[in-house]
Amino acid sequence: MDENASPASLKAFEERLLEVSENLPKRLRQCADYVAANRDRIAVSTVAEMAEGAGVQPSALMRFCQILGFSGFSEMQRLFRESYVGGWPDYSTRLQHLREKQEGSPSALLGEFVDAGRASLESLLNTVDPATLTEAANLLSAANVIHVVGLGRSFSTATYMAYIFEKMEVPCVLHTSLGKLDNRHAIRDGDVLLAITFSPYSSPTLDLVENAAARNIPVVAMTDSAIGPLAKFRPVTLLVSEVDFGAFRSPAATLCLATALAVSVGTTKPVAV
Amino acid sequence: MDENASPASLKAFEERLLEVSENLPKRLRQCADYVAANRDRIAVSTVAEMAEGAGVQPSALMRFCQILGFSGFSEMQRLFRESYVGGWPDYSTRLQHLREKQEGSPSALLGEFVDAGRASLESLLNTVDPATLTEAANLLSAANVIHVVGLGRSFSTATYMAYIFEKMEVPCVLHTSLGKLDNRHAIRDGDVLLAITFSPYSSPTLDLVENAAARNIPVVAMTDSAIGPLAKFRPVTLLVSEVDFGAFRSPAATLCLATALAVSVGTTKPVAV
DNA sequence: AGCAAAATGGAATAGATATTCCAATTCTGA
DNA sequence: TCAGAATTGGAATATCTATTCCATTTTGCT
Repeated sequence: MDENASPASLKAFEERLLEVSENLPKRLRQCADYVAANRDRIAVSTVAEMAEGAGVQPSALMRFCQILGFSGFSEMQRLFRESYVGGWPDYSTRLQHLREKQEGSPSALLGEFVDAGRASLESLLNTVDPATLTEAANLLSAANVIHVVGLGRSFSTATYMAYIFEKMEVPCVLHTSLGKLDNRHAIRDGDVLLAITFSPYSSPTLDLVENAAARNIPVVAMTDSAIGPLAKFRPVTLLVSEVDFGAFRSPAATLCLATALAVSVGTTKPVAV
Repeated sequence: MDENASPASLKAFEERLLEVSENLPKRLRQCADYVAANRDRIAVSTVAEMAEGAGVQPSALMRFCQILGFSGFSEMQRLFRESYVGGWPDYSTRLQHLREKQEGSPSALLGEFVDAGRASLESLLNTVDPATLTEAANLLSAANVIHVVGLGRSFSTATYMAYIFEKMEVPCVLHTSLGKLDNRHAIRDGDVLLAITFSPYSSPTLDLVENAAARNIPVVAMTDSAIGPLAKFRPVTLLVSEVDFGAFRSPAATLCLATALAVSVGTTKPVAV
């Protein structure tokens, strides 16, 4: 391909982007990343908007366009405007499009899960009581060490929370049941147990909660039923109900709650003494 | 509806257009007809272009916009541009404000993450190309064994996919880097590597992909940029973009895509021979 | 460390584009 | 047909956007 010609098609643009993005200085890399992740906005944005999105000066974005081979932003934009097939009327029609593809096709499934996810997120605001959430956050903030346990379906949530806690420098232990070692004695006075479990509830999780409760270790629970097997230990309970599609659920709402809780704890956590 | 207010949604625009188009003089009728038939061009055209298309003077089109209730063409265009990219322009600044104002009560934070999640899910319908998704599903379905790798932030997604695969009896190995053992030789001809990585990309994941690519093992990637460090291996790429809060995101969209993909593979997997 | 080259930020400028205004034209109704 | 109102065309202007330029900072090299 001619190094100096401006890309004449989206495909050419794509290639040039890849080719160019090998080694770029910092700001130009930001441009490349942002542009790559927001190709669909190029057609409808101004340089200033794109530049702000990428976190650079408009002039940097201009230079970037020139590196790609365009005379400037306008020329690049023209490419996208011309190949803009118009189109996305709104969310529900887009979804419908996806669903209309033959039943069971991957994209039809994606449509279903997206829809289920959005519904779950919406109901999350109803099922989670703000006061309880605050209570949970405070309890966890006050803990010496937060012990996170979640197995099976809930393991991914547990690992995500552990990830955020660690990144935010909140002391945290993830109980994984690796090698069936359960480390229950790592939970000390002053610590708090955060248990995540959904039907079917995994017994190692329940055991750990039972043990902790017996020792008066406070427990925060993320679960799907107020009358589940955890209920008798009277934990601070955050209820999540995922709308399921077929036999499977995407844990969108659970992770959203988990993230909000973890970030809350991380931002209110007093600096270690 | 207020006769003088500018339509705030595509739906309102639609209604106003219908309502207004009852009796219009010649030139304005041309505007109405052309606009109605080319709604999708509004976002990416100039007044001059639209006017030429409708066969009228720019000023006529301006008048038409004003009759619809907009202050001018720009305001009408803004409606279309915004509804095209989805309504989350400066979400990250919103979060920043929230943080600065110490208004970060846990439930306020939850609200923000729910919003972000819903927006991310919606944009997922744009960033994931149905054909590519199908290709990925087929590739994975045909694999002898699916090797899943995702570390750091992506680990939770990886574990969730591994969970679903196992439940659906799809042969799968989760690469955890536990003990820094990387088990790359467990990946054999006929297998497929599913790599999940988001900025900042973790190097063990990249290493594994590089190694696999060198051995012509097909790679499916879930990532956030078409020009990320994975790009040079030319994997089948599924793009997901989530808005972040500082370094954190609620991975709602990622998990939704992961679930859809895993379930697709699970349901189309040919019975083992 | 010290120099040269590369990269960057930001303000100044050039260029497009939207918008307004008013004179010219076309309708409407007696 | 004619007066008056509505409509229209097009040029003038205001506003917004892209682009350039250069002083300053950063990077890479010896």
